[in-house]
Amino acid sequence: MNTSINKSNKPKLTKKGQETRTRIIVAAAELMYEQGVAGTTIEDVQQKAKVSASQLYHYFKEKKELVMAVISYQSSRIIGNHSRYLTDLDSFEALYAWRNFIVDIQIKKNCEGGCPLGALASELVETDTEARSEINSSFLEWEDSIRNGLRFMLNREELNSNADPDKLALALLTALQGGLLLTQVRRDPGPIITALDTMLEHIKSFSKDK
Amino acid sequence: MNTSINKSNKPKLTKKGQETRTRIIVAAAELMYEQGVAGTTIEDVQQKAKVSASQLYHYFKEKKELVMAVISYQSSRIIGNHSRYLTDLDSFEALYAWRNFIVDIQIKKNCEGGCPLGALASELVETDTEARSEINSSFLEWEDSIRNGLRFMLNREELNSNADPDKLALALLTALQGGLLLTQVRRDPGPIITALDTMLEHIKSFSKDK
DNA sequence: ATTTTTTTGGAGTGTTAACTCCATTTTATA
DNA sequence: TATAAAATGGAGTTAACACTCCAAAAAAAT
Repeated sequence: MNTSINKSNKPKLTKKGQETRTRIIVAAAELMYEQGVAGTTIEDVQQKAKVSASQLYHYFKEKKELVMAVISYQSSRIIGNHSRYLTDLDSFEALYAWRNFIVDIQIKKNCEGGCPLGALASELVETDTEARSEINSSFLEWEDSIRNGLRFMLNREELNSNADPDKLALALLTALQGGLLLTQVRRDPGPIITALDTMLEHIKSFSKDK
Repeated sequence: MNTSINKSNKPKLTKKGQETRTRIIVAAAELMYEQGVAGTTIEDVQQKAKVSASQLYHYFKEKKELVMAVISYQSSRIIGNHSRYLTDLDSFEALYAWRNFIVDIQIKKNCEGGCPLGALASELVETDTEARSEINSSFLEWEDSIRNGLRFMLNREELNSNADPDKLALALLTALQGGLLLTQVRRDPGPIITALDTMLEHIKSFSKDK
């Protein structure tokens, strides 16, 4: 006899409330990206977002809930940015444009920070089941986006039928993650460049006209 | 006028002292692997290593120093284990034996934990310069070990002269790191298998007899 | 055997960080 | 305009954690 149809029992947010909530998430995301989740205190977030403790706990019942919001924020940012390059990949040039997008970000950031999702993944995967599950979904979505791009190339016969978009998409994503980690540790774009270029070269071996 | 020739002003350790110190490092390494560095308290380490607070601070002046010891412990463990497979790679079979070694560990561990060095890297890289530097050196050594293996194959003419051991070694290491991260997040050996196999297939394209 | 050095026990300290509480102001709704 | 709901300020609480201190036991050096 649940009279409440609403699944969530969250209080409604006013426009102002939404803005404050978003401000908190963005501040938390930046800080956690720079210092890690454990290295970011609620007080840090308060200061950066210019909110009081009661505000923060009004919108998020505990730190873990804020972390979950940060995960979904970072996920949608990444998926959004990358899908601009990955949707309807119509040529190898388009694939290389995606590569350049990734590499350029690293260079612009002096190779600091790594992948926002990868960093969260590594820190939380073994200690927070819920976080792992969310991050896993995000990676799957990301992989899917790459796979669809490759499938598009295959359908356009840029790639021959020996190319397996499932395997190649997953391999590309792993190369990307590993490349970003090494680039971050080395403070040199070399690893992400080599990782992506090697995979792209491999994909090129499935060119139709070869 | 420094009369002390010794670079380090560490007190000498007796055999018993060495054992205790090692016990602390091993306990800390396991805990930090399972729960992260920030997630591991000094008290956790004390209990696992069965030592008192004064013992721990007798051997390590602060937590950071213990972390550095853990980094070098994990590095030498990994380099040691992998070099058994990577030294004098005399065939593709040997390369696949290395692949199997990596994959089997993940399967045995139910895909939990990821890479001990990668996990430390990701957690510490942006907040601890000294740690980043150490971890970077370890990755370089690891990469070197892979490169030497590939060079050996090249010298034996298993690979043709189009193969670039520098690039391939780095690409392999990134694939390994990314593969382990995704495998850890997904709790499925798929990603590490696909990552390594795709890279190995690419390397095979440089076979002499092809 | 005696002195010095190393190792160990364990209680104690100061700080930090997550989270609470309640009053007040602002905004939505009837 | 009156009433309810949401948003905010900020001091306060509690627990955990890194680290200290001093005395005592064990081992090494002379």
